[in-house]
Amino acid sequence: MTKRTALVPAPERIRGCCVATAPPLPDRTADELAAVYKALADPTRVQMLHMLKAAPEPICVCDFTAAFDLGQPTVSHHLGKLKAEGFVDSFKQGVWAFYRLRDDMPDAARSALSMIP
Amino acid sequence: MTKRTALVPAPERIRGCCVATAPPLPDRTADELAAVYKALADPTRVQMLHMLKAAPEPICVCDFTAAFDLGQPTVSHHLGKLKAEGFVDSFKQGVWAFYRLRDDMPDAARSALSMIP
DNA sequence: GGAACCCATCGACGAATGTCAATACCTCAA
DNA sequence: TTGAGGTATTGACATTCGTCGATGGGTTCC
Repeated sequence: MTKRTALVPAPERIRGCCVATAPPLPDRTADELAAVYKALADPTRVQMLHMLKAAPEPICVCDFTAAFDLGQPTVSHHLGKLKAEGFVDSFKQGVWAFYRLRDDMPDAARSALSMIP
Repeated sequence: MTKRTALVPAPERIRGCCVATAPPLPDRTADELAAVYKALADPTRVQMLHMLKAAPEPICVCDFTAAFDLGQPTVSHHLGKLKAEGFVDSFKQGVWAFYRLRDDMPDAARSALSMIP
């Protein structure tokens, strides 16, 4: 398979393929982008971010557990993933743990978040 | 657990939790958003869309197989996922199959795609 | 101190995902 | 018609993921 320069439109390329393609993204870039997307690839986490976007103040874990009909460990698991990807941070106040959107969110995370109503 | 209206800032909420949260997204909306993100939650598919964004013409499957050090069935599998989520469409020309970005891409897909260099 | 409560972590399990080998399908050329 | 080549599909397998029950660490209240 030899490479060809992409000078002719597709319809003319009857007998060949293997056009020259763009240089790939660095592996690290593609992996990081995919990781950000993966953090949002679950309806529960989409809902969590939706709640956080609308909330005027940090949200308690107990509110998430009340909202999602899921076990408390599962809720904690999802929040942990959002935190690991830089979407949220958390703090404790007495017995309660509160989560909020990070204001120094990574660019990729901020862009992805903007798609959620 | 009784709900409280969110009138006081977080620091004052020493003894309570359970703030009123935003109404959840419709399940269908959250599922669809998550599905779009899921389609991008793989480095190979991120690279594929990067190639397609840079390409001036449709890209042949054989170009993808050459670019990715993956088996041909695996490449076909990834392209199928991108197609199922509305990112790309394809056409055949003789023996070859070409893929291109859909110009009538769903809004969510278009937004997500804009994050890829 | 002790009980009650919230939350994070751990271990386990079923489901989904990425990958490959094998195969089927389709088109073109001889 | 037959063979060759590109692509899609199938089946299998290892890995990852979402979920839960059980447990442990902390904090508050009695």
